Amino acid sequence: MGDIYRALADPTRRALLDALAAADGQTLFALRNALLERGLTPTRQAVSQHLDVLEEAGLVHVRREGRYKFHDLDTRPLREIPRRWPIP
Amino acid sequence: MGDIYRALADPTRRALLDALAAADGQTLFALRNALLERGLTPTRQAVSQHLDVLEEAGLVHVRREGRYKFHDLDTRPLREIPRRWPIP
DNA sequence: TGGACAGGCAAGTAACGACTTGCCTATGCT
DNA sequence: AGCATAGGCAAGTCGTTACTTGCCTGTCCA
Repeated sequence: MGDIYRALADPTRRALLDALAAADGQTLFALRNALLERGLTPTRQAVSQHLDVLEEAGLVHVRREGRYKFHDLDTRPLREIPRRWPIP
Repeated sequence: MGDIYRALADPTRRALLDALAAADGQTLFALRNALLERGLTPTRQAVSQHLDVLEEAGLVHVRREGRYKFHDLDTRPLREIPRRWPIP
């Protein structure tokens, strides 16, 4: 499994997590549009590669249906953070 | 203020936070030794530069006493993470 | 007062990461 | 069947970042 810290390091990936937190189960194109509305201008491939990183980190899960690929947020890997450095 | 996500992205910096979570108020040399015991082999300057990044992110605070510089952990900036992406 | 110890500064290198570009595959609709 | 849509693959570019190297400053103590 990948590295959640590296996954969180990029602002575009954080915006993707934000978009998924607002609406789960979005496709690649829908997510790209969500980023465009937030002022970011990534290409489709850029979004795709970012989603790969998020998936490897276990923060996003993918389910395929026909020609669509839906993305779901999973924040559970983030539990490691407050467990590792307890927050008062 | 800097970026906590970028600060967390590097494994050496995370090891520094681990070392400070285990024992607060360590000097640069003490922290370097702590990393050496964890199998990392950073130079003094590398450690110094990592501490700068952590300080800019607000995760580490510094107090100077004579020729020593003590480093203290502050995990409060990490609160943003579970607030931004709620963890079930 | 001089030397050992703690740390600082700055320039250079090397590798990694984000992003693009071009082309390809697969599914659904008319 | 044919075209548009959703997505995939792979190589290449460019900027950032981690790390080194060399030298310098400041503090403490014998």
